[in-house]
Amino acid sequence: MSQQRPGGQSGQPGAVPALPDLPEATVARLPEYLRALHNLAETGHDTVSSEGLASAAGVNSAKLRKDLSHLGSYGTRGVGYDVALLIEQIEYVLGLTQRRAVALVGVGNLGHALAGYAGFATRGFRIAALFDADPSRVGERINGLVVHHIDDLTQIAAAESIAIGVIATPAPAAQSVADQLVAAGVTSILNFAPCVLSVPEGVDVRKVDLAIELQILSFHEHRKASLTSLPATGPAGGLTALPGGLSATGTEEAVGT
Amino acid sequence: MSQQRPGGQSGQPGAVPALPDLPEATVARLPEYLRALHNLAETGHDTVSSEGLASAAGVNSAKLRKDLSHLGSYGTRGVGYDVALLIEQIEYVLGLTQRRAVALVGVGNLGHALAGYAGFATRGFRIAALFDADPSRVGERINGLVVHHIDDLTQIAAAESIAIGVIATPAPAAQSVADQLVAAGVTSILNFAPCVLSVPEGVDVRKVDLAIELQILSFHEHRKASLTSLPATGPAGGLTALPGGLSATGTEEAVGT
DNA sequence: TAGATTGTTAATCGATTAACAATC
DNA sequence: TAGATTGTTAATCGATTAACAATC
Repeated sequence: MSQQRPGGQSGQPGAVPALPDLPEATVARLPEYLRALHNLAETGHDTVSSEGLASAAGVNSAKLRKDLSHLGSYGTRGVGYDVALLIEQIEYVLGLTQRRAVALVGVGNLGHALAGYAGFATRGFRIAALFDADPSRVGERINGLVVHHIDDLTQIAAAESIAIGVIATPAPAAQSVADQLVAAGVTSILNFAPCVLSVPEGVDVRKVDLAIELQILSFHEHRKASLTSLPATGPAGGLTALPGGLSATGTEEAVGT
Repeated sequence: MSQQRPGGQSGQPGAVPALPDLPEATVARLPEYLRALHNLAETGHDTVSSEGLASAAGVNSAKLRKDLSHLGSYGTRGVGYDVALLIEQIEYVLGLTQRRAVALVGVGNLGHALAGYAGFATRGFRIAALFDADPSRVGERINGLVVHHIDDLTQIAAAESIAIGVIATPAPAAQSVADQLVAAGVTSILNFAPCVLSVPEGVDVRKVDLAIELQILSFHEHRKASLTSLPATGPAGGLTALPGGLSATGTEEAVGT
């Protein structure tokens, strides 16, 4: 294992290993595998089978092997995967060999919590700057960082080599913040504001909407209830409710990603 | 419009309108349409075309029409959709005609912020109870709610008719909390802890992992960089960098949902 | 060699999309 | 009627899955 650079299957001498063009669904699962692998490494596992890693990551083993095969994988038939090597590979593909600098805009309720979220630091990121539009918050110190005014974004983003912008403002402010991030050269945005952002081509936006997650769960609650309580709402008797309230939902556990 | 119950296409007299069995991808987009519709209603629009609603929700119009057709939709050819009616329909399908009670477990950094998140209240939910395992936090008052000890969950969940549990604990505590939620009869869980939960059939789990979102963006940053800066890392000249750093990424804007 | 497990194939499934007939 | 726009069809695309040959 050691320093060996993953992805070097290409025969071209001196060529930079091109990043494989992974399916989006695979990209979304690689971080999950990475987290599971770190857990395994910490508990003293040097090697893991596709079955073992899949169950630690909550997927089936066929999917896991298919995903890893896109990396040009380095498993050993009859043995499994080398945990440390696979961590290296996935971190390389995800671009986590460098710690990426994150700018967080909006230090209200949610932004405040994100500024203090330890999980960012332990998983490859550095919150490098905080911003807010409210002058009364500028200068405030959160978790060792000073809150800057949003108008200083361009200057500070350049100085700190910001790679990713996180928007935690109210919805009405979000588009303007996105525009400012883009103008400052940021090409990846994580948006917590409940609104659609319009950005130029080449800029990636991911969205996290907490209420939407609850609404999706609400649908499934509603559906489960409509399956078990139909007779109760109808005029008279009929089907017996299923024992224990268990059911035949299309996608029971671990819906979505 | 008015009180008319949506979903009544079934000819069976006296039958409760069965919930349509929607594709998961459609379910995940309905809340987005709902948010856009509320915006339209607030800005005085009575009617909207599939084109108009689609662009407000950030999808294409074919997808929107297909999604709405699963509801047995009520658009008018040549005119569009009645905004108020469509809001009613989607809220009905998502089970938002009743305000659902949410229990939040873990009032640390993130949990504290979630307890105060106004977006839950405005979009169909009521945070009904807070829990923590740390005795020193029990009794604390957050946003008008007292923090209870996790051991009181079963009793309080029943009293408050908790429909959804939100886990905002550290990862090592999450599985045990999930078990307690399930034991208390909760069948929908939103998990913010970075770990896989195992739950019985019939229980729905959705996961929000903030670091994973950043890692997915990191992959795209890495890929964009590998496209434009290949010549710089190679031995000598070669291809010219694309002007403006724009590129041919597979999925540029608004990746994922 | 025998047993274990990967990487790949091919079949299946679900989601997306463009095009257009139906119809307001 | 003419113009607009839905709801549906059918083609395409991407993701999932089981099975198994390759191979350690």
